[in-house]
Amino acid sequence: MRQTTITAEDAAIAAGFERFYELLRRLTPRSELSLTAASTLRRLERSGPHRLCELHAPEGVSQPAMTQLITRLEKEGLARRGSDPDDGRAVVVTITEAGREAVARRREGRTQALAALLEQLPVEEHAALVAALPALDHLSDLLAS
Amino acid sequence: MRQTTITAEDAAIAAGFERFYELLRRLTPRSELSLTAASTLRRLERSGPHRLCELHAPEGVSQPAMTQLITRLEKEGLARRGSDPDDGRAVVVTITEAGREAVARRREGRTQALAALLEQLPVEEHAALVAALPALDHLSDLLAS
DNA sequence: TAAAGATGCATAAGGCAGTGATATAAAAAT
DNA sequence: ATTTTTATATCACTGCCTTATGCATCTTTA
Repeated sequence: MRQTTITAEDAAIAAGFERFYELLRRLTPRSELSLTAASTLRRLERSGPHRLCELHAPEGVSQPAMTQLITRLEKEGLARRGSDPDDGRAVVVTITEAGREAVARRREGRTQALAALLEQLPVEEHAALVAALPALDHLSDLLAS
Repeated sequence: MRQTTITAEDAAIAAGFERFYELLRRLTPRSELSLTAASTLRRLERSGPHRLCELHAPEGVSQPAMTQLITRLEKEGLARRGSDPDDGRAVVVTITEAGREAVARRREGRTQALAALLEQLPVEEHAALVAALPALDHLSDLLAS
C-alpha cells in the first residue's frame, strides 16, 4: 500500500468530514433499515440486480452476513432472490417495489431533516455546498472504481 | 414538527450527501471502535468530561447502552468513570490518554484513505471542497445546538 | 471425460452492541 | 419525613455481525 502525503488542507477536509459524518448519522432516522441494508438496497436500486457474491465485498461485510441480510430483506418483501440460468450456483438479488419505497422513505426523512438545517444557512454557504456537489460525486466514483 | 419546504436544490444536496455518507462509511477502517464508541470518545475529547446522562441522548442511544459502552471503554482503558462531589448519583466520564490516541489513530486512518482520493481530484473540485468546509461546520453546529 | 480444484451460497455457533423493563441509591419536592 | 424524581446499573432479549464449515455447481486439467 503506497503512502500518500497528507497536506494540511487534506487534514482540514478530513476533520470537516469527520464532524459531518456524525451529523449525517444523527440526521438519519433510526428506521426500519440497518446501515448495510439501506446501502445494499440503494445499490440494487441504482445499478440493478446483482449476484450475491457481488454485493458483500463492496458493502464491507462477509458473505454469510450478506446471505442473512438478503434473507431478512426477502422476508420483509424488500428484495427478491432469483436464479441465473447460466450458473446454477448463483443467486441474483433484485429490489422489489416495496424496497424502492423503503429507500425513498428513508431518503425523504433525511432530506426533510437536512432541508430544515439548510434553510438556516447563509446563502453563500448554501451556494458553496451546491458548488461542492460535483466533487463529492467524483470522490464517490473514485472509490467505487 | 414544522414542515420545511424542500427545494430541488435541497434534494440534490441530500442525494449527494447520501452517496457521500456511504463513501465515508467505507473509508472508515473497521477498527477497534464502534460508531457510537468513536463518536462518544470524540465528544469527550472535544468538549471535556461529561456526566453519563448527558451522553446518551446526543449519541442517539438508550441510557443502558451508554452505561454499557462506558463500561467497555473503561475496560479497554479508553475512558474513566469519576464521581461528582456535588451529586452522589452522577458518574462523570473522562477520556484517557489511550482514548485520545485511539481517536487519533482512527482519524489518521480515515485521513490517509481520504487523501489518496483527494489527490486524484481536479484542482477546482478540490478547491470547491475546501470552500464548502465552513458550511459543513456550520451545519454541524446547527444540529448540535 | 473423470477427478480435482475453485466458486457461490447456506448453515451453525458464538460475540458484540443495541433494546425495554426494572432495581437501587441519591437528590429534590411536598 | 415521606414521596417523587433523577442518575445509573442490571437483566433478559434481539439484531446483525463474525469464523468455520458444508454442499452444490462450475471449471480446469491429466
